[in-house]
Amino acid sequence: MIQTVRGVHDILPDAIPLWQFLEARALAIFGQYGFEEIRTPLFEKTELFARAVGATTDIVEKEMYTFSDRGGDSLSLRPEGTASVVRAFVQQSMHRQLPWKVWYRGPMFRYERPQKGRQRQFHQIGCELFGPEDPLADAELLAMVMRYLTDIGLQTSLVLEINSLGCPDCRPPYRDLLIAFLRQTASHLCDDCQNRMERNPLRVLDCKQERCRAAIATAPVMIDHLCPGCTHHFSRLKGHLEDLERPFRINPHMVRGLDYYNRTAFEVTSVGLGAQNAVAAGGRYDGLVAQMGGTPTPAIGFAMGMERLALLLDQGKNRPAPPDVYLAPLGEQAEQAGLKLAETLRAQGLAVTLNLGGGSLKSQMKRAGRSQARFALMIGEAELEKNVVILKEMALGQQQEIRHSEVPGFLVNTCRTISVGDGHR
RNA sequence: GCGAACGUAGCUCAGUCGGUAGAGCCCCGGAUUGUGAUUCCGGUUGUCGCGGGUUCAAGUCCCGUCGUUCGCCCCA
Repeated sequence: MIQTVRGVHDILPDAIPLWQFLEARALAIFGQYGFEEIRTPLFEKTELFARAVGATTDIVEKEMYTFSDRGGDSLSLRPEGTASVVRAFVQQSMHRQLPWKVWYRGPMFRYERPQKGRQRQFHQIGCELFGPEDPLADAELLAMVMRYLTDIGLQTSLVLEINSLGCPDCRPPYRDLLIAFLRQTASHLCDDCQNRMERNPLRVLDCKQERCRAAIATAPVMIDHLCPGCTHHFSRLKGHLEDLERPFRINPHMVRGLDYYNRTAFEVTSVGLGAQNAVAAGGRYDGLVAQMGGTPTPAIGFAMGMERLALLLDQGKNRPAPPDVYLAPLGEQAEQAGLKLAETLRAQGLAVTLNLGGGSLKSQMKRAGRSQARFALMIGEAELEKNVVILKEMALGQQQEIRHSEVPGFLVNTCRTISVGDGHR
C-alpha cells in the first residue's frame, strides 16, 4: 500500500468544515481591516528564500524541499509565506499603491521531525502590511490577530507577547554587549548555547534549559538598549495596546527565527499544544523589501498555524450537512425517473441524495435514515404507474402520496431554509 | 540530526509464562409481501506495519526498517 510521506497528511471530509470555518472567518475579519487575499506560487527560486529568510537560518540550511527543474534552476517549496509576498510586492511595483494589505492561506513545507502541531506539509494563514512605519499599524495588526483568534473561539488560554528587536542602528552594539556578557558566563550555559553564543547570541536568551535561564537572568536585553527611534516606536505600540485594552506581556527574551525581523516582534501562544505552543507569530521587517531589491518600504506581518488552531478547536467529528431529501427508487424505471426528479429538485436549490447502488427498500431506507435527511422519497413500480411518489418525513415517521408534479413545489415550500455551508457552528 | 514509547479487523482496543487470533463499534443479511434510526437473531471482517533472526513453535523474545506519538533542536 502506498501511503502519504512522513509528516504529510490528508485532511479528510470530517475535518473540512472546521478548516472552511477558519478560512471564512479570516476572509471576513481581515476584510474588515482592508486586507485582500493574494495567492502566490507554492514554489519559487531557492535564492528567494535564501535571501529573504536568511541563508544561515535552520529553515534554509536544513529544512527546505529543494530540487532542480529540467532547466537546471534550483527551486524550493515555500517554507513560509512572507518571502513570496515580498517578491510579488517588488515584482509588481506595489510601492506605488501604498499601503498594500494582503493575506494568504495555504500549505508550507519544511523538512522537520513531525510532532504534535508540527508537520512537513502544514498550513498557514498570514497577513502582510506594506507602507506604514507608524506603530499605529503594528497596533492595528495585533488587534486584528487577537480579534480573529477571539472570534474563532480561542479567547481563553491565549497569551500575547511582544518585544522589540531593535534596528540596524541599535542591534549590533547590543549584540556585542550580549556576546561579551555570554562569554563571561559561558561555563554556566548548556552545550547548545555555547555553540549558539557566537552564531546567534540572541537565541541563547530563549533557551528553555533551566541552567541557561538562570545564567541569563541578568543578561542585558534588547529593549534596554534600543536607540531613541526604536524606544519611541515600542513605547507608542505599548500605549496603543493599553488603550485598546488588549492584554499583552513584554517578553524581552523573545527572538525570531527568521533574519528579516526588526523592531516589533510578537507571538501568540496557547497552553494545550505541548512544545509547539505558538499559534501565531510575526513582526516588523522594515528592511526586507529594500534588501530584495525593491524601493525601501517598511512592512509588518504575521502567520498563524492552521493545524495548531484546528487542534485547539477540534470538538470531535463534524457532521456533514444533511440532505433535504433522500431519494429511494426501486427498479430500473424508477431509478430513471428518480435521477430526473433529483435534478429537478436540485435546480430548485434543494440538497438531494439519490440512492446509488440499488438495494432493497429496507436497505435504502436504512441509508436514508443514516443520511439524516429530513424526507425520504420513495418511488416504486406502483407509484410510477399512478404517477405519484411516497414522501416520508423521517423524524415523524409519517408518509403520504404526492403527485409527481407537485413534489418540487411542496418540498421547496417546506425546506425553504438554505444551507450556507457553515457546518462548524 | 538526537532521545524515548508505541504499531493486532475500517475504528477503539484486549491478547497472561512463547503453544490453533478476540471484544465492542461500524458494516451486511434476516425477523411472512415494498419502509430507516430502537429491539432480537445471524454473518464478514486480519500480510498481528514490513524484513530478517532465535525456537519444535513468535502477535508475544532479539535485530533492522518504515510509520505514528512525545520530547530535544527548531518553529506557525
